[in-house]
Amino acid sequence: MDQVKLFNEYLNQQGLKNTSQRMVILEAFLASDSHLSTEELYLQLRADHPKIGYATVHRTLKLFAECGIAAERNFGDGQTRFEPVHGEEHHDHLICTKCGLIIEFEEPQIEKLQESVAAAHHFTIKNHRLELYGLCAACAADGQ
Amino acid sequence: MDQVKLFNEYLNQQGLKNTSQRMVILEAFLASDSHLSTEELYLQLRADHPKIGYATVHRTLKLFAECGIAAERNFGDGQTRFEPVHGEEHHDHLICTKCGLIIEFEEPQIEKLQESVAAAHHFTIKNHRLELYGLCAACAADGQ
DNA sequence: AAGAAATTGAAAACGATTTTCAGAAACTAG
DNA sequence: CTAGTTTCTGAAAATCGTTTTCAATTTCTT
Repeated sequence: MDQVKLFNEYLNQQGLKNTSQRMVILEAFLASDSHLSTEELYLQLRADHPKIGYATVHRTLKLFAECGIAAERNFGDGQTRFEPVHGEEHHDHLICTKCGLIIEFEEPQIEKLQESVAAAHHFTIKNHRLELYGLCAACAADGQ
Repeated sequence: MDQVKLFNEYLNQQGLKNTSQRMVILEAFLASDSHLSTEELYLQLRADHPKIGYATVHRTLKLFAECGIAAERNFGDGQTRFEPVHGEEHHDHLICTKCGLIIEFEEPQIEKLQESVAAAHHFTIKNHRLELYGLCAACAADGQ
């Protein structure tokens, strides 16, 4: 896992310490389905590591976001979600409002158009979010 | 104001009552700059209507959203914002992360591409959000 | 192995939002 | 137009997710 190395480097760089909790949380985070909330990861971890507290999970996820191995997302359900960042590629999301399914996609043409919109308004884009909400194939088929 | 009529119809339809507070809040909401949070609208109203409580403002904004004359927005600053919905046209936002400036834009080509992405994943889009975060011209010019 | 510094977990604090509740106002119906 | 029913209001309290506090513990020097 390259992410583990990255995280350890970040810890050193910042004068932070490498603790067993942080390693456990990092591994669980990388291994898990993405788009986890603090709550979800905390509950998942509790099975094997009942001693790890909610605050530690939360602080560690924030650390991941800080050092760039996680991205914070907010899909409007009132919870902040975190997903592992693997490479450089940006992606956006399709979200099923019925079953909660989240699909990631990339569409370079949309990114290009965003740049031209920004340019027209003399804006410099630092980042963006694009989320498409609706029904996935299964839910659309299923009554409604 | 057509919005006023719409709102009154909605109230009747739902067996809700038309109160003076609701009318005052609706007028202030429609007249104001858009993208107001509950807090902001509440403070603004307090000047002329010191008796109107925060809870009432909040409940009324939710009502607006319910009946379609307002849209809820969340730009990641931890506050829910509401903007008047005037017609059918959808728009997206450019947000300056330095000064908070919000610019609205429309880009039909992006919408089209979204549809094709959704189709590729057998998704039915109900709505979407696209937000471009960065620096406006003034803030970009201004040091950083 | 000892000391300085950072981390942990539990609980408390926080900020935004939502709910509660008793009194007030709005809409029936008579 | 008045009584009765229902909804609404405002203040305060409750809630929810998130963040901070603090004493005890652990990590990482040296």
